[in-house]
Amino acid sequence: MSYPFAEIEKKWQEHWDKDQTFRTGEDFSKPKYYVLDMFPYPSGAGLHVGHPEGYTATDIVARKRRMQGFNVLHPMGWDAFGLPAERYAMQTGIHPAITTKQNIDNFRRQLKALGFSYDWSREIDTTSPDYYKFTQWIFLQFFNSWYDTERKKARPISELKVPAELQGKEREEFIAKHRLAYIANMPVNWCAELGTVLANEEVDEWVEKGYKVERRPMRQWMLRITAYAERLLTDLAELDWPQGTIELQKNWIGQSTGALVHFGIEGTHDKLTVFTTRPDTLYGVTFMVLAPEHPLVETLTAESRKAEVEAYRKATALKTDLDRQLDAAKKEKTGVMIGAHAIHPLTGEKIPLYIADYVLMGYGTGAIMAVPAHDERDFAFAQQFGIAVKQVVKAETGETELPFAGDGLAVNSPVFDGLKTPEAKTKIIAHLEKEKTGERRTQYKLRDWLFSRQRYWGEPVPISFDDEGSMVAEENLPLLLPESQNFQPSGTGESALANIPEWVNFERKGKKYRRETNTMPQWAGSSWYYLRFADPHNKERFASAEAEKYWLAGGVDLYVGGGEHAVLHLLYARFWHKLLYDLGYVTTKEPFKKLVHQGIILGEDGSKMSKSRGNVINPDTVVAEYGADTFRLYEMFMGPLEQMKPWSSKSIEGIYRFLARVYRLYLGEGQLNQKLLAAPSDEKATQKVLHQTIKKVSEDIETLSLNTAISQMMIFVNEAYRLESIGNEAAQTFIRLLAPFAPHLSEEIWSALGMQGSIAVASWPQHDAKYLVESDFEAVIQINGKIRGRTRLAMGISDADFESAARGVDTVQAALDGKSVKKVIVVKNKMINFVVA
RNA sequence: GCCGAAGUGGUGAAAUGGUAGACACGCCGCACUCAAAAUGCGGUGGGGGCAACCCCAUGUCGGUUCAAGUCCGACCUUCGGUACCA
Repeated sequence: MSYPFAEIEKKWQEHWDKDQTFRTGEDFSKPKYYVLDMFPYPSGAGLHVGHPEGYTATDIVARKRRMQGFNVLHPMGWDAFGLPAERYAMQTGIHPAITTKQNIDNFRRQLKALGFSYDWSREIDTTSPDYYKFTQWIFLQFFNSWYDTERKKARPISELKVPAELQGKEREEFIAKHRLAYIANMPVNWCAELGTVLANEEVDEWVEKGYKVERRPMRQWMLRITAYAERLLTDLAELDWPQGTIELQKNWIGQSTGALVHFGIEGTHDKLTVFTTRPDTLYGVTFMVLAPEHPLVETLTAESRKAEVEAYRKATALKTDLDRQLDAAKKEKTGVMIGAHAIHPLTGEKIPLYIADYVLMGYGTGAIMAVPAHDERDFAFAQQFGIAVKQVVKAETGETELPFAGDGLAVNSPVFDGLKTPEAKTKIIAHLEKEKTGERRTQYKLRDWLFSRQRYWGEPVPISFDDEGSMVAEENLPLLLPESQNFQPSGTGESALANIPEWVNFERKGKKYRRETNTMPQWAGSSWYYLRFADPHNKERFASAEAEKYWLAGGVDLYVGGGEHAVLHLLYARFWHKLLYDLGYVTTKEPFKKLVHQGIILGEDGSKMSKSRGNVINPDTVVAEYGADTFRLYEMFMGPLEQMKPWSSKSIEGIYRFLARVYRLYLGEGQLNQKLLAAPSDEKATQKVLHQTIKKVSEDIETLSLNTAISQMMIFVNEAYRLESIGNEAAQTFIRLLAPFAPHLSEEIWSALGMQGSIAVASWPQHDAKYLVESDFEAVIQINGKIRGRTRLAMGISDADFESAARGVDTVQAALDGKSVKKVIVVKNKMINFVVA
């Protein structure tokens, strides 16, 4: 049963290494193909069987492209900054750089053992100063840019028009407010035990582990991704991405159109501005709600309500996101009246103001006009607080049950009565615009990106502050992460870097400065790594202009990685790319042309692999038992790449048997099987199955239908066993088809066949349609759509001859007997259907 | 709730609107063997029939069509994402 895979695989891996078989070509006149995997975080647990799934698929494509004569860029690297290494350091005192290096070495060893055709000379590591130099450099591009909403692009901050009356500190603040990287006091998820702020997406994970997370406003670096909301949305149209991922990004960006409406406030000159998608319900407003954090709450709250309002605001601040979600699920609304009134812009009516935590400060203007008749949430609130409900839209058909949030006809809305909802919206907006009490507005759910972390193990933010608090960008990059033995956060909300005064404080040209102690989030390094691969050793630039232009032409040709990155990583990378595009550093609008997500591989029990379930499959064990080629082939044979699928140790045996069968077919008992290579026992049959296989495998690799490509190769091998002799030509052609899938075994057979050079650079076979032409076919005869007979007929038979031949078949004759044929449908060279009464 | 993906043999799965279940796993049988394993060859959706054949079958119910796993409508189930976004 065995074939000597261990020996073969070791031999060829060493050969490829020594020979630099997969070194990327530098000839920019050749057609290029850039095929990229999402680079991994090198965790201490080592490679998971899920990693090689996508990696094998891209490797197959990369290998085929090389054989087709493309200049292929197929690199690998490490997304190596991250919290686990830092936490480990806090527990053990071992520097994260040390564990990270160990983990990388282990990952690299495991990947090499799988025979991937990466150009290891281009390996990158986000924690290397040579790399994060440019992560910091790109951060400074954000810092030194502003977004010109008229030209719809980022421009250098030096081109920002600053009002002449602003001088000194005021001028500086004006500029700071326009930077695409800016500091803001933001409510963040503070975890006292970890001594750090968590990203929204991290909160649940830590709460589950029993950590306490509360919201607390802190000084944070932000990236103004919201400036790009519209472009991030519209440019999705040109991407060859899974529809689901595009939808996810659309929802995340969350565009909605409506209007801003300005309400006056009784007894003041203040304005309360709200955003609404339903300006047509303006006459139905019976109260208004501000987010508890809304700045106007301070000034508007009546003396008599102050205590209650203050208590409510405090209670809200202590609520975690989880609490809020639970409230939302219960549909219970809380809130308090603030004792002030707005003035309705159309009717002049007095409208009571409330604060309630169902209104979020982070969306729209942080305040809403409440229309209980036509909004579920407002309705629930009105019910609880005994507020009037005023219907202003009725359903076009049937009864209108309140709350009614659908489109209909306007009622109780003086001059707008009878208008359909879309028209009512337009008319009311036009009216508001004329009266200067409102305007059309497009709003996005997307928030600015909270970009600072209170961690040691991350890229330092290259900004310093002088005594007056003025910001200075570090010119001398990289700004190195200082050595440290103390990885505990300062506990004050600053990172462990704050514990290193000799790094934090410095003097330059006689002036004293203090460095920023926040570091960047893990997303930073992964937001541009695909660019670095184009020119990974460039010391001057993130990549040379020529290399970027060549390798990124049209974007990365194929990008494969987990669906869990459908939103954040892929949105952040698109955002960074667009900034670089605006500033002229990259030549395409979008970084990733075609994207595919590999499905999750489940444990044998059909549940997610996890240590606690004990259903984890370790790639090292599988490779030791069956070899890398079997591992690769099995993961591709399991099912469609994008699909979630369970591991099966039975099925992998089947794949192993297939490869052993290939080995024996060619190499018999250790030496070349001369019988196989002898003149074909059936020339026609050999050519037919061979060219079918060339066609199917070639096409299936293009669509990443790798499971069916393998099926076809199995069919070929079964046929070769049956034929016994297929001749040298067919034998070596088939091995070239197998090579991208099972590269080690293919190299071994290739060299045994006496072929020169690595099969990795052999030419990809072309199928010849003439061998696929059949002289006859099995005709299917249906009566009323049911099969009633079959017969073999010559290809190209006329419809009339087809019909008479069909009528001649016994079973058909019997079935047609005594029935009148009303219609005959012939599908050429395939089937015939008699429609009978 | 909303958005997305998917429901096909005992199992993983194939199938430009035109022969449902390719290819594998498992199982059964045969050959080789003293025997077993390995290997090779054959069979294998369910039901009926000695047989030729017949009936049923792609989550459910309808529809379009000469013809539906595939297209359309409603529903059920599972998985993933998201959620007081005004």
